[in-house]
Amino acid sequence: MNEFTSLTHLVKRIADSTVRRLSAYLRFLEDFENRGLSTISSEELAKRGGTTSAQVRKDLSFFGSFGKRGLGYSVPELAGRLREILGLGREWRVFIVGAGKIGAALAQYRGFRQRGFTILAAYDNSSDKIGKKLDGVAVRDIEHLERDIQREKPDIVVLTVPGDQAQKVVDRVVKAGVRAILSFAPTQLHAPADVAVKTVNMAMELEGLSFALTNRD
Amino acid sequence: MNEFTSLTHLVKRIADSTVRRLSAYLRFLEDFENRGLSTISSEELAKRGGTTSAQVRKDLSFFGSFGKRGLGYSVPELAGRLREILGLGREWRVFIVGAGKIGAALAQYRGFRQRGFTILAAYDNSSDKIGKKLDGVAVRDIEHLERDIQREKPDIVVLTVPGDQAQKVVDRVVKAGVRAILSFAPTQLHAPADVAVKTVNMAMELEGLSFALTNRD
DNA sequence: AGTTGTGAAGGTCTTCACAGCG
DNA sequence: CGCTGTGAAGACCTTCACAACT
Repeated sequence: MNEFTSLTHLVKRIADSTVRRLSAYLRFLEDFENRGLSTISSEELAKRGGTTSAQVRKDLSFFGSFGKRGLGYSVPELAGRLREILGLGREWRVFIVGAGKIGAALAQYRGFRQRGFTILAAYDNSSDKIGKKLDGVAVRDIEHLERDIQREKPDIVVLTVPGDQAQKVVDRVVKAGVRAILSFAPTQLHAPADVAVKTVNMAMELEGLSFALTNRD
Repeated sequence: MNEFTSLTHLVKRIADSTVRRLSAYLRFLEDFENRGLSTISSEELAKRGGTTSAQVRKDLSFFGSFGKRGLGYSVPELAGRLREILGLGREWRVFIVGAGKIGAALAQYRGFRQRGFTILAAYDNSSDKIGKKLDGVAVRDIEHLERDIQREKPDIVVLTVPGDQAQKVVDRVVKAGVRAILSFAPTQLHAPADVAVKTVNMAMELEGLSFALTNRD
């Protein structure tokens, strides 16, 4: 694989864990960029990311050869490559469905905008919330969800509705054409294979800690 | 391995993915319990959890033999076993550090109490917030964090401070004796090996979706 | 000399497939 | 007969170790 390899037909399926690490590397590189440093070795990236230098080089090798032997990686170049690989060179349009506390917390989250994720609108079924604003984001009637998806073509739907309504909303937005969902509902969601679904499940994380605390040697 | 196997000296290290699935199985079993169903097969559990029946049986087999051949699993019995395995048979004491929007969303999250996680207090460094309540949870001065950890012995600290303060807080609470942390900061945290750290990183999840949307066939 | 890029080895997790038991 | 429990096989991911290059 060389530097001209197109990202649009990857030879190998890329592991989720690899993508998560690339995301982490990018964050460190941006730190380095801000501090004006110009090169970095796989060893330094590894130390920050809690992994090994071999892992860093392997992760990057799936996408090309970005380093210089004996020197390391150019910080701005590698950051640029990672942004390109992760698809961060464009705007991603986001709808938030569910204007409760978590929806509100996300609406004001600066990380979205910083990375090119634009929140177009939020949706709710409560008349108390419809028509109001959530940190500058308009809350609309969930009745109009399908219509608005067709009109405004969001790329990603962030789901912050109660668990018992989550699957219903997934079915609706998938039918309307959405192909990526980030859910905060504590339920297993089912969607067609061509829809990317990520779930952040607080209950599961807490139980993971409970397990870890319980099963110590 | 038989039903008397002690959970306190597991033969094998249990994979994180296994623990996450156990957590999911428990949720389905509670659903089944509420509907009054008495037995369930590995196949049914698998369908709900988006996995395979072999995976379900393998996951459970690390902890014992809970099923009846030809029949399946007793719903209440298996639910009880999973609660025991996950360490949910007791109260877990939680401090929230960071009383911003995410901290507030967590303070009101019902899932905590339902599973035996009791939020004792929240901490912040802003005088606007100290002394106020966050959905019934008192907000205290972060100055008193170490003193209060020693007094009230929380099992888990939930971290919802800005990224640039997260590592500092980790160092403080670890030094004060905390052995489990759930962080919402978008940074890599470093802690000793005997401290369980889970990180929920929104930025990473979004970038995972961006990658998935970008690298389709 | 120093660091990358990568086949090969090693380790972990998932799936298979069937013996064993109810 | 049906479904579990589990070794063995297979797939996947990480680590090793070194040739290749600057």
